[in-house]
This record gives sequence, C-alpha cells and structure tokens, in this order.
Amino acid sequence: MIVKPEFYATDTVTVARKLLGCLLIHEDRHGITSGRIVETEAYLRDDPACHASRGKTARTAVMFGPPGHAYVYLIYGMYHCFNVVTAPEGVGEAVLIRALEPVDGIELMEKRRGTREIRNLCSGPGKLVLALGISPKHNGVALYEGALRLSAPKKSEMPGEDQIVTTPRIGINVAAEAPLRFYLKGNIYASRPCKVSRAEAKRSVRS
DNA sequence: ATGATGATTAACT
DNA sequence: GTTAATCATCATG
Repeated sequence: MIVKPEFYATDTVTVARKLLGCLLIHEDRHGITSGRIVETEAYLRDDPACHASRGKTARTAVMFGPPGHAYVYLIYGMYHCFNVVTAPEGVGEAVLIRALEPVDGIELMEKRRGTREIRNLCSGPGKLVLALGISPKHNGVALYEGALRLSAPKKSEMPGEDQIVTTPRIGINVAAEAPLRFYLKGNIYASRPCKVSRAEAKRSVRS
C-alpha cells in the first residue's frame, strides 16, 4: 500500500522511526528498483544541521512545501541525498533516507553502482540514490502518485519499536550529539552499526 | 582492520 | 573563499 500524504504531516521524529521497514520504489525506462528502508535521520526546524533551519531559500523551498514530497540535494559536489519532506506545510523539516535493503531490480542496481556486492549497493545515502536512479529532477515530486514512491510494509514485516536503535547522526559538525538517527537492529544493510562520525573526529583534532 | 585523501559543485559568509 | 546530511581508493598497522 502506498503511504498516504497525511502520514508525513506530523512529528518528524515519529515519521523517521515509522519509515523504517517501508519500501522505496523507483520505476523508469531501465526498469524497476526498490529497497526496504533500514536507516533514517531526522532533520528538525530548530536544528542547526538542518538546511531549512535558517529560513526558506531557493534550495530549501521544498522542505517548507507539502509533506510527502522528495527533497533531493547535491552533497560534496559529487553525490545526491534523498529526503522525505515531513511536518505540516510551512514547517521546514525532513527525513534523510540513509540506507536500504535491496529488494527488486538488484541486477539493475549492480549495474548502476558498478559492484556486485549486495551489501554495498544501498548502504549509504549517496549509494542508494545511485542504485535507484534517483536524480535532482526528482526534487519536489510527490511520493504517493508518481514513478518514485513509498509503500508501507505488511503488518508481518513491520519492525517493532524494540527493533529500532537510536544513535547520533553521521557526517555532521553541528548538533552532532542529537539522537536523531534510527536503524533496524542488526541489519547488515545499514551504513554502519555505529561508529564515531568523521566530523566528530575532525572536530576533536581541531580543539 | 582502521585511517586519510581526492573528487567536484552550489550555497552561503 | 569556505563548507558540506559522501564515497571510493589508497596507505598503513
């Protein structure tokens, strides 16, 4: 079942946790690819690490737009990250999808990623964008009516609260301690079980 | 196994 | 000019 737009219109942390187990699907002329979400991060309006925290700009406009749409942006000049816009319209919050467990179109993902190691196809935000063929043109599209969509798991496959591990986010320099990263316990497709982020390491060298 | 580095662009100071 | 929600590759223990 496709996730309805109302699902996204509430508290971003709740949405980030409930997105675990959902299926992200992308269909294009090359075929269909999909994966189960196993790792997410929440970005909140009063959170300095959140692009939208300093107000609406051309880049962050979609974060303030209707919930249930995609926010895709360029990172480090090389990769893109895929987010789901959350909270009511006008509130700039989103959930970063950090890792997927590959489900459909694995062969196509292998081609797009240039590797055959299944654990390396979608185990990171930049990787899953490549594997599913997501591009900047998806910035702003609705995730409940197009080629790029989100589907809820069957009840039997819905992860329980006790399966969710909470840790600090990865790769950020500000608000580095906030417990806003969520992943499925023991899942080998998460970007990493837990580790100090490089940003944190860098910071301790500087001080 | 862990750790450092380069690639490459847009937004922001 | 600097920074950034990253990744692959190369070096070192």
